[in-house]
Amino acid sequence: MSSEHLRELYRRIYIVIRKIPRGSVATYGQVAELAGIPGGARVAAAALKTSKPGDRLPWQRVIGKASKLRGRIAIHDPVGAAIQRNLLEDEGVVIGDTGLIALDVYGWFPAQRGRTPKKLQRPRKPAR
DNA sequence: ATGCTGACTATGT
DNA sequence: TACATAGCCAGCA
Repeated sequence: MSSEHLRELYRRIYIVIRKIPRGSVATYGQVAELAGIPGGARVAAAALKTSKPGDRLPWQRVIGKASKLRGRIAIHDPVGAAIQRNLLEDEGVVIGDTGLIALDVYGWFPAQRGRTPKKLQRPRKPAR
């Protein structure tokens, strides 16, 4: 694996992440798959971990998968995790006491292309 | 080169 | 729901 190819992979991952709309979340595996790296969840995680502020990524919208229907903040560092949680809640993403996030409500479904079925519409936190 | 770690996940108990 | 385990693969010492 050449380092240039790797850089290209990361570039594609970043492009995918930047498409996640405000108030939605995507899992590492989902991001990797959309970037053309099936089974590359850890690659997506590495891409984020090694990313810099200058990359301008909505990194808080990428979370781990806890179960079929739920996601959770995967960052280990408690400080970083708290920051991510705050950023997400500011976008209107509800995170329960368990730390779990309902993917059927907040998950990103790129196939929808803008039009969200009424059943999946979610409230947006009003600007403060 | 090698081994360990990690912002992962699917599966089984 | 909570753990354990086994694949996974890039980063890093």
